[in-house]
Amino acid sequence: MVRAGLTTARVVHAAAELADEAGFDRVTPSELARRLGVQVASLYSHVKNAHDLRTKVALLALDELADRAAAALAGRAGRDALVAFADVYRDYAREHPGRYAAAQVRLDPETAAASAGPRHAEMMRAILRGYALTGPDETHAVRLLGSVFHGFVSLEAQGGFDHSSPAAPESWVRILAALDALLQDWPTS
Amino acid sequence: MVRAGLTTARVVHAAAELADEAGFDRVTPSELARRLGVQVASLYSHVKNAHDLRTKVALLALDELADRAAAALAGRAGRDALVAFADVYRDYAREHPGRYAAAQVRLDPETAAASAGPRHAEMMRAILRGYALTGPDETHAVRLLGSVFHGFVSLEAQGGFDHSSPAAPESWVRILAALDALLQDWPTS
DNA sequence: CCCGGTTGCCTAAAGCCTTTAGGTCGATCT
DNA sequence: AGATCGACCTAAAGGCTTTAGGCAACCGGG
Repeated sequence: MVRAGLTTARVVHAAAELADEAGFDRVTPSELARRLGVQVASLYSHVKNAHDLRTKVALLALDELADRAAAALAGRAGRDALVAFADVYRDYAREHPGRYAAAQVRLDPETAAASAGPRHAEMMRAILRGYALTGPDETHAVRLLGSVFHGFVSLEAQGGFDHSSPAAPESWVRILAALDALLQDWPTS
Repeated sequence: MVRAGLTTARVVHAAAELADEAGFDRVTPSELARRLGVQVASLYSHVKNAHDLRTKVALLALDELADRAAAALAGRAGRDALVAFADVYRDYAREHPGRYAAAQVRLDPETAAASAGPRHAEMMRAILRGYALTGPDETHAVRLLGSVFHGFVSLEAQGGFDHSSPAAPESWVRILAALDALLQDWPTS
């Protein structure tokens, strides 16, 4: 019997590839075992159950996304930082649709707190330091940015912009320009 | 044998309630049959398969949402229309989380075209008539609005705003005010 | 009123998926 | 070399989806 050399990390990575190629909802123990040339039950040494498998893919995706974002932010500020950060999101979702979908699963509070989620929020706050927002306005703006990035990217992934012109990338550029303008001149209550 | 009086409409409606109570991913023929007090196979007279069932729930949700939005828009313009429309989205997602989740499933192109999806886009364009946007800028703005509404609502549903203050509703109000300001003063390229 | 057709709902069964229990054998450390 | 750990296996229970085929309740026409 030749061992396949599985580890939890390898299993999760293979699951992430499966997600990107076949869709996140096809990430199941049986499909994954088939790909790895392994019996289904063997996976249960590395993963608690099907849900745990998907959660681990989600955590992987959040980590990768945060790493990319951190790299993109280095040495940038203001509008440059905003655009670079936003492009990381969009590019990641296009390169890795399954992982991006995984990153949207609802995590239970403790798992979420231990995930890279907080890093994402922290980076958005860092971007806003390039604008003159204070107090709760900063939080509102963080939430607006999160909503726009996530909303646009997931609508685009769903094909929501496919049947109208101009093409999605142009809207993306113009929307980021509009957000930049809005952040520079944020309306006070 | 007493007949249960199933029809496709009743089956789909029960599925929508199941989605709201248990989550959209629990909308399965077996769970639904259990609720309806009916044998699983009986559902297959009204629905092609599990995927078809979920698609029909999605179409129901899109319809309901479009109906509510149309009612909210009647007699309103400008900022009033923007806020009313946005609140319809948010309220619907909070009242009917399962249906709202259903409305996010990717539909194949022909189903999407026959759905209430185009009505939604049309209504957003109508809102923008209260602002001075022309040509492609109107499309960009439609996409921005769609992204913000969908993004905020789904992040909120995911619990993304639970562990920071101020509370989500306050951000919602401020974000809508910011969008209104942005639309009044949309940056030209 | 009853009789035939339609169809709503059933039982049965095949085939897949998830999960657990328990065993074997390869790798590693002493 | 022997003991131990753990990676992977086989076996089996139980749930889900889907199809095939049957009965009986409703509906319109005689």
